[in-house]
Amino acid sequence: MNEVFEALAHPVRREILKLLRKRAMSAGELAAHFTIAKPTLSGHFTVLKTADLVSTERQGTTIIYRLNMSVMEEALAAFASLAGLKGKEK
Amino acid sequence: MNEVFEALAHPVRREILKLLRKRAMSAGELAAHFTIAKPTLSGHFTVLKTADLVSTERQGTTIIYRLNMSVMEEALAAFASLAGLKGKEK
DNA sequence: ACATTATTTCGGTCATTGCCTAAATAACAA
DNA sequence: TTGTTATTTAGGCAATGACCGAAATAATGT
Repeated sequence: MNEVFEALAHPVRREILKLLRKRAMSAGELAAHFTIAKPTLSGHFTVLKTADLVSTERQGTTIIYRLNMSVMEEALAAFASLAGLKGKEK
Repeated sequence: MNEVFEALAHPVRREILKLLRKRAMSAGELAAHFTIAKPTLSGHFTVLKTADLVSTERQGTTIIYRLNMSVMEEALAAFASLAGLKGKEK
C-alpha cells in the first residue's frame, strides 16, 4: 500500500491515471499528452506498475496500459480508513 | 492538493494522521510513538501543516497538533474523483 | 536573571527521484 | 536481413527528501 501512496505523489502519474480512467491507451498515446521525454514517462509507468495501479498488454510493437480499478478501489478504501471516514480500521 | 498527496506519501506521516484521528496530541506525545529523532519528526509535522492536514495550537510550552478533518475529506473526495468512483470530475 | 522543559531551526550527509540523451530491445514488414 | 516504429534500459546529473546531533527559541517556574 505504501507503493500506491508513493505512486500517487507525483502529478504526472495522477494525470496518467486520470487519462486511463476513460480508456486503456498505449505508451505513445499517453506520451502525446505530456511534454516530458518518453524515457521519463516510461519511468513513471514503472512506478505505477510496481504499485499495481496499472497493468500492461503487448499488442505487436505497442504496449497497452490499462487502469487496475480494483487496486484503485483498495487504495481509496485505505485512505478512507486512514481518515476514519469509512472502511475498516486495520 | 498536490501537497496533500505528497504528504501522504510517507508512512510516518500517515501514522501521525492515524494517531491524530483519535485525539489531538502534543508533538512530544506523538514523538513517543516513534523511534526517529524529534527534529526529523518536526520536519514531518511541517509537511503535514503545509498540506493543511493538521493545525496547531500552543498551550504553554507544548504545541498541540490536531487533525484537520475537512481537508482530509476534501483529499478523499479528490482521490475518489481521480479514481472516477464518485465526487466531481473537475 | 537563571534553569527547565518542549519544540523547532540549523548545518550537514546520504540516498532517492526526476529528468535528460543515447543506446538497446522487440515486433513486424519489405 | 535490413529497416522502421514503439518502447524500455543505461548512464549521468541536479534537485529534493529523510535523517541526525547540536544549537536556538519559547514559555514557564524559582
